[in-house]
Amino acid sequence: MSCFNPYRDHNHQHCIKDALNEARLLCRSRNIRLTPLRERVLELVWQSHCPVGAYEILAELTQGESKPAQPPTVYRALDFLREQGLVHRLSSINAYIGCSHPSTPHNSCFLICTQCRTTIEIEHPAIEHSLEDCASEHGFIIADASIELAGLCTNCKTN
Amino acid sequence: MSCFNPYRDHNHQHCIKDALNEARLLCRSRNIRLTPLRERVLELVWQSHCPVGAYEILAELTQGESKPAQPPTVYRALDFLREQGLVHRLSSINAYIGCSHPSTPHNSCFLICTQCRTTIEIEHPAIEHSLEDCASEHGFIIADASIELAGLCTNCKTN
DNA sequence: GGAAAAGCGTTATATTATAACATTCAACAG
DNA sequence: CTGTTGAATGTTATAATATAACGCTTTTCC
Repeated sequence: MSCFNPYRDHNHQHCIKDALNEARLLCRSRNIRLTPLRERVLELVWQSHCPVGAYEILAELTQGESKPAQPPTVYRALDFLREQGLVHRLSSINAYIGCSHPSTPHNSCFLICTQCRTTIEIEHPAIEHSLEDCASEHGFIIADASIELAGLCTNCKTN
Repeated sequence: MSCFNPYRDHNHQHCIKDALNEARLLCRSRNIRLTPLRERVLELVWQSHCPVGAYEILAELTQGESKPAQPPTVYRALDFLREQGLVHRLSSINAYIGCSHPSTPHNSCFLICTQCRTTIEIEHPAIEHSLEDCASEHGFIIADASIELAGLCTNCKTN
């Protein structure tokens, strides 16, 4: 999944297609409903490797419709997708991004470029390890980790 | 600073006093102004080891005043305190907490108890290390890290 | 003492998110 | 195949968080 390194030139249509396919399989296997609306929102989230805001999604949903969609429409779809691990919320920027490996649970680390906004999701054992160590040293049980690194991606730092 | 482990019984007045003292020294040494308002906001942030929302601070600021304070008053003070490293923003819960070691720059990790809300700030070399490794593997330059772990603290997990 | 900058007050508004209730749709039992 | 039930969505309103913009006051510093 997440066919290519998003920093490199790639056919993003593949990413979208793969993400949607995996989502369909996953929901089918879990016996839950990936409705057209939810699928559409997931597709919009996957339009790029940049995080999108809920209201951006809302605007795109509304495109060409007679009646504008309302916030709960988007937030409910996002809630569903997040519960299923198909989408992550980046709390440091109030935005959402498609999960690049939704079938396995994980505490990912996000590298968010402040210039081009491209964001990659990384599972790095050493990070998970050090976080676990840190928590257990303090008798703390991690339920949910938010690890977001803002900075310059490899392309932007040289340009 | 941060006199005691906040999980343990402690005289929190010491924490507040120490935090304010260190802030005064630090601002004096940097030749910047810790005005009464800013100091008051810092004091309110330090009322406990739990993060506080901007509007909670606003409400407390307003206590006993004839005219209520307005949001920019609080946000400006918080912006100042954050720039000086005296306060951190926890983006996962939209709240603010006093920094427990403001004189050295750092990428801290926060352990946020979802039950009692007690939050501790940790500098853990292994975490910083693993994050740096992860970033450099991807040619990424970290400018700002947000590492927030939600879960159960050592007291709450047994109660 | 006076100019410039920093700090703060004030009003208005932007942005993000949720509550609550009505309606429609899908699943499934009988 | 139909009635019932719960899930999904539509709709209206509002909550919660944060910032823009402008003007007055205070501090700094020449």
